Amino acid sequence: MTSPHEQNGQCVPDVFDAECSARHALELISGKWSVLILTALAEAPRRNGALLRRIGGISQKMLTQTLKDLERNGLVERHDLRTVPLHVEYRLSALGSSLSATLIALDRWAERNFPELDAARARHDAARLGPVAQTDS
Amino acid sequence: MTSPHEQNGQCVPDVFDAECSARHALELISGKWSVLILTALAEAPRRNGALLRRIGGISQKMLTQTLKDLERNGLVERHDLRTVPLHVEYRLSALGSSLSATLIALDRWAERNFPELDAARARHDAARLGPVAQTDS
DNA sequence: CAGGATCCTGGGGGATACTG
DNA sequence: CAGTATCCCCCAGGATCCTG
Repeated sequence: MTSPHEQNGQCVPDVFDAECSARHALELISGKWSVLILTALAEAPRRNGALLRRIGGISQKMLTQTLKDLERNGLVERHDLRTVPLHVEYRLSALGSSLSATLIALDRWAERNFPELDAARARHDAARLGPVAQTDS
Repeated sequence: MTSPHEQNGQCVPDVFDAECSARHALELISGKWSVLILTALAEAPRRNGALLRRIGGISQKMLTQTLKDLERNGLVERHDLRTVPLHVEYRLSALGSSLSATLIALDRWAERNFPELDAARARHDAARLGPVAQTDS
C-alpha cells in the first residue's frame, strides 16, 4: 500500500505520527530519566554507583532499566571490566554523543528559566484563588 | 540553614537535584506530550481541534491537561475569542518561544536518527535471541 | 559492586458521555 | 467547538530481598 507513512516500519520521518519510529525515538530520548542519564554520561563515563549518586531521586531499578533500554537502542555502551568485585562502566556511544548537546541545552534551559516558570505558576495560582483585592504589598 | 540547595524553593540551579525547581521545569518541558504540543505551537498558533489533528495519538483529555499545565507555567498563552461557537487559540509565550529551538532540535534528532536506533535495537535483540546459527531465514 | 526477582500502589491516561 | 466529569485499567516505578 502507498499509505503516507508505510506503517510497517519505514515512514516519512515525523514525530507527530504516532506510528512512526521517530516518535518512539523521541519518547526514548525525552524520557524523564533518559535525559538525566544521558546528560550525566555526557559529562563523563560513569559506573552504576556513580550514576546513582549523581542523579538525585533515581532508584536502582529505574537506573538499570533505563540504562538497558538506552543500551538496547545504541545510545549507551556498557563496559564490563570482568573483575571481582564487579566493575561496570557506562559511556555514550557515538550516536549518544551526537545527542548530548541538545539534551544539555534542554537542561540548561530548565536551570536558567525555572524561576520564570515558578513565577508564572505563582501568578496563575494566585489569580485563580483570589482574583479580587490585589491592591497592596 | 546554609544547605547546598536551600530546599525551600531557592537553590543553586541543578537538574540533578531532585528537590530543585529546575528538575520540575525539566520534567515539564521534556514530558511526552509537552514536547509535541510546544513544537506544534512553535509551527503556528493553533486551536484545540487543530492540535488534536496535528498530534497523532493524543487524546482530548491529555491535550487539555497538558495545555493547562503549560499555560500555568507560562509557556503557552490561551486566547479565547469570546464567540459562539467557541473559538480558542493557543500560542507560545515569549518564554515558550525561547525554548522552541531546542525542542525542535530534539524532534529533528529523532527524525534523523531513528533508523540508527531501530538498527541497534534489531542487532541487540538478535544477539540476545540467537547468538548462534544465524545463517538462514 | 552490579543487578536480578517480587510484590504492591498511585496515578497516568484512555473511553465515553455530558455541558456552555 | 472546546472543554468537563466519570469510570476504570494498566503499568511506571518504589521498596525490599536475594545472587554472582
